[in-house]
This record gives sequence, C-alpha cells and structure tokens, in this order.
Amino acid sequence: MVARKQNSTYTRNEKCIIDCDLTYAVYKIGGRWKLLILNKLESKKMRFSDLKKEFSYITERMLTLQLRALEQDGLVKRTVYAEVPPRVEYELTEMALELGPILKQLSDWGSKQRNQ
Amino acid sequence: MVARKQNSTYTRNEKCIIDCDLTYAVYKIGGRWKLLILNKLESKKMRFSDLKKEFSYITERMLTLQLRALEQDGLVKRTVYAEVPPRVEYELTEMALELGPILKQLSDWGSKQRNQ
DNA sequence: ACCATTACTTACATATTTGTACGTACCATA
DNA sequence: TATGGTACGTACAAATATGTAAGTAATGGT
Repeated sequence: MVARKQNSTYTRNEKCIIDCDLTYAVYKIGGRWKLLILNKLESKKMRFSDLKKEFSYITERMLTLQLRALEQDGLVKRTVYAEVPPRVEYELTEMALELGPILKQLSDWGSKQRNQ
Repeated sequence: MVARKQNSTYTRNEKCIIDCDLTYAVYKIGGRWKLLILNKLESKKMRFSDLKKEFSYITERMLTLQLRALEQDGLVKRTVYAEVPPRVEYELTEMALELGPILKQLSDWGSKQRNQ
C-alpha cells in the first residue's frame, strides 16, 4: 500500500508466493478488510459512504487502500459519477463473483473449525 | 508470532475479523508460508529437515513459527520421536485435509485470474 | 576431547501494514 | 460569507510480521 523496498528479502520472497496459483489467489484477497468488503458487495453495489457506514471500524484511509487494491486486481469495478458532491460506486467484477461459491465453502469450513 | 499489544486498535480490530466465519478461516491460513506448507504436507508427512530442504528460501525461524501456528490451529499434527539427533514429523489433521478440495478450487481460480 | 546432526530458540534489525489526524476540491444552500 | 457533504490524499506514528545471526541440547561416532 506504500512504496516497497525492491530489494528486501521480504519483497524477493514475495515472488515465491506469486509463483504458486494458490498463494497467488490468497495473496489477492489477503488485505485485512478485503474479504469483508467483497462479501458485502456480493449482494449489491455500494457507494463509498455506504461502505463507510457499514464498516464503522475501518478507517477511510484503509477503506480507500483496500478498494484500490481490489480494483487493481480486477475484483472490484469503480464508477465515478461527475456530480457534486461526488458519487462513487463499487461493485464486484465477474472474476470476483466466481470467487463467491469458493468463499462460501471456506466460510463453512471456518464455522466448522471454530466449533471444535 | 510475537507478543501482541492487547489494546492497540490493530488487535481490537482483529476481533471484527474473527467474528466472521470467512475471515476467521482465512486468518488461520494467512501466514506467509502456511499454504505452501499445507500444500506440501498434503501428499505425505514430512520431517522438519525435509521441509527445510523443500523450502530453502524459508528461514528455520519462520518455518518453526508457521508450523507452530498451524499446530495451534489444529491443522498440523506434530510428532516427536525421542531419538538423538531428534526426529520430528509433521502431518495434516483431518480438518486440514477437508480444506484440500477448497484450496484446489482457489488455486484454479488463481490460475484463471492470472491469465487475464 | 571434538565434531556432526537435528530441531529448534533467542536477541536483534528491518520491512511492511495498519491506524491517526488533518487537509483538499467541488458546488449548493443558508 | 460561511457551512456542509462526498470521496478521497498526505504526513506521520504505531504495531506487527518477517528476516539475520548466532546459540543450545543431546548423543553417537572418530
């Protein structure tokens, strides 16, 4: 979310992660708030302010950063309306929608794991 | 992996994440090397030194930390043999095995996403 | 007595992520 | 002229995650 040190071991190791389809996938949804956002957007498109209200504990900055990252990764589509005050809508892309059923299974697994 | 500050916003926000079954699940597999380790252990149980050889870019410390976390979360079973030099074997638990098919789908999704 | 092996541990340094506080542009309305 | 709403941006601080380097215990073999 901020400039990366191109030559740290940390960053170089990232390449090992991006190499594998699985870790690549999880990497894309790995931000702290991304899954909650994706989940929420699954049922309907929402404005920035709607998301802000929904997730009162997420700061505006973080919301912006996570949405930007999701947009970059092609999981969220951002539409700006040239109005004042501004209106910006976020919705899932096809790719993100395909993720839905998988996440549902993960969620079920989580629920099951929790009750042990 | 190290002592947490119980009252940071960061730690308090974690509770919001653990509340949701989905984010809870992803949280369990969210360490940097966990998925690679789980993936590898799916086919066979392995010794610490085997894993070390397999993932030469993961430091011993990180390997230990990730394995410990996986063990804590009931995804990996650790067996110590009272020998010298020591022998320790790691294998997946039932719970982790159930995760396998889901991860396979995630991996496929990742592969598809990558080729866009 | 010395060295090698295995599976760690510990102290410390660095990198990255997340959070805090504040500022901005736009225009409509009071 | 002042204020309000929306969707950000920016500088900075704090917290956490990861990486580096070195050390440990036990014992068998030389």
